[in-house]
Amino acid sequence: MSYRENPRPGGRSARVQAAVHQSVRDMLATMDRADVTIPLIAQRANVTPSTIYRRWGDLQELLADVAASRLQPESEPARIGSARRDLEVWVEQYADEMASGVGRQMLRDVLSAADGANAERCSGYTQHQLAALIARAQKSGEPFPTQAELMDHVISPIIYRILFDQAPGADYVRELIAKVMPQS
Amino acid sequence: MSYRENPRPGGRSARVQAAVHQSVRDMLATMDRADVTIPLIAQRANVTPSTIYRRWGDLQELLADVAASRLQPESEPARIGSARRDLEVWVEQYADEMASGVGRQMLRDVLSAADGANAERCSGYTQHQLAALIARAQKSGEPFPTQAELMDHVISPIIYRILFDQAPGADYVRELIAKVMPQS
DNA sequence: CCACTAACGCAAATTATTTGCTTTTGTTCA
DNA sequence: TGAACAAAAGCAAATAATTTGCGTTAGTGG
Repeated sequence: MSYRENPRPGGRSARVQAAVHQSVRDMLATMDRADVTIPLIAQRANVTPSTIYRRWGDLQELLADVAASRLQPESEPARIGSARRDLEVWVEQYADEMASGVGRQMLRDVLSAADGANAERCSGYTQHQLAALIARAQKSGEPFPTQAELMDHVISPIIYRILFDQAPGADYVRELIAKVMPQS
Repeated sequence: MSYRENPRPGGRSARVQAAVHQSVRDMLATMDRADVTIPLIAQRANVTPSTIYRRWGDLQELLADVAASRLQPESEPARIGSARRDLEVWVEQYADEMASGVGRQMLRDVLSAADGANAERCSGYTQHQLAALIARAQKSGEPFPTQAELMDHVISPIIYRILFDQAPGADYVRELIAKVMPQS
C-alpha cells in the first residue's frame, strides 16, 4: 500500500511532504523563481533530491502541487448582506488574488504541469465556493445565476484576462456580475 | 544592432531560428514530449546547444515561442454566409483546434513560459481574427457582438474549459454565441 | 513482536546547462 | 568593393541537475 495517496497525518510521508511544501513556499517568497531548484529545495527541507524526484517527478509537478494547495480556500465566502453582494465581494477578492503576482504565478504553475490533475483541483475549489453562494441564495429565495453561468461568464473572463492580458479591475468584475444576474 | 529582433529573411539568424523551430515541431510530432530536450533539438537542427540556450534561455521559452508561432492563423475566417454563421464556423474550428491534444499542449506551452509575451501574442491573433469578422458584419449591416463581448463570453469560457476541465462540444459553442448575439 | 514493503538516503553515472573564448557571418560606411 | 565592426554561432571545459541501483529506515498488518 502506498503511503503517499492519503498519507496518515503523523507519518513519515506526510512529514516529508510538509517540509518540502514549506520549503518551496519559503523559497518562492524570498528568492527569484529561476533560482528555485530541486537540489536547493531538498537541502532546505532536509531531504535528498532523489526523494523529490521520485515523488514528484520534476520541478513543474512539484510547483503545481504546491500552487494547487495554496489555491485551496481556507474558508467559505464571507457573509456581507444579500447573496449578490456576497458574490460581488467574493469575486472581487478572487480576482485580486489571482491577478496578483503570486496568484498569477500559481495559476501558471498549476497549468504548466504535464499532469492536469492540479488544474482540475483548482477549478473544483472555485466551483465549490460558488456552490456555497448559490445555496445561500436559494435558501433566502434570491434570484441568482447558475453555477455554469458564473463559471462561463464571470470566472472564465477574469482568468483569461489574467493569463493572456492584464489584470481586471473591480468595476470590470461588477459589470460581469451584473450581466449574469437574472431579472436585472 | 540585433539580428534576432526582426531578422532578415535570408540571414543566418533566421536560418537558425527556422531550423530550430522545425526541429521542435518534428520532435513534438514524433516523440514523447518528456524526451524533447535542448541537446536533442540542437542536434537535429544542426546547431550547438549553447546557441539555443543563449537565444531562448530554456526549453520552456523555446516551446512557448514555437507554440505561439503555430497558433498564428494562416488565413482570415472563411466566408460561408451570414456574419453570424461565419462566426459560428470560425469559433467551432478554433475550439476544436485548441481542445485537441496538440492545441492544448500549445496553450500550456505558451502560458508556462516566464515571459508572457507569447501569451499576449496568441490573444492578439484571436482578437485580430474576431476583428475581421466584426468588420465584415459592419460592412453588411448585420447586428453583431463587440470584440470585448466575444472575448469575454465566447473565447474565455472555451479556453477556461480546455485549460481546467474538458473539451467544449460544438453545441456548447453555439449556445455561447447565441447568448452574445444582439436582438436575438 | 515479526514479516513485509513503501518510501527514503546515499553515491555513482549520466545528462543538461553555463560560460569563456574563438570563429563565422552579416552590416555599415568609406 | 572591401575593411572595420558587431552580433550571433561554435567549441570545449566547468558546473549543476537528473537518474538509477542498492542498502536502510520506518510505518503497516498479521
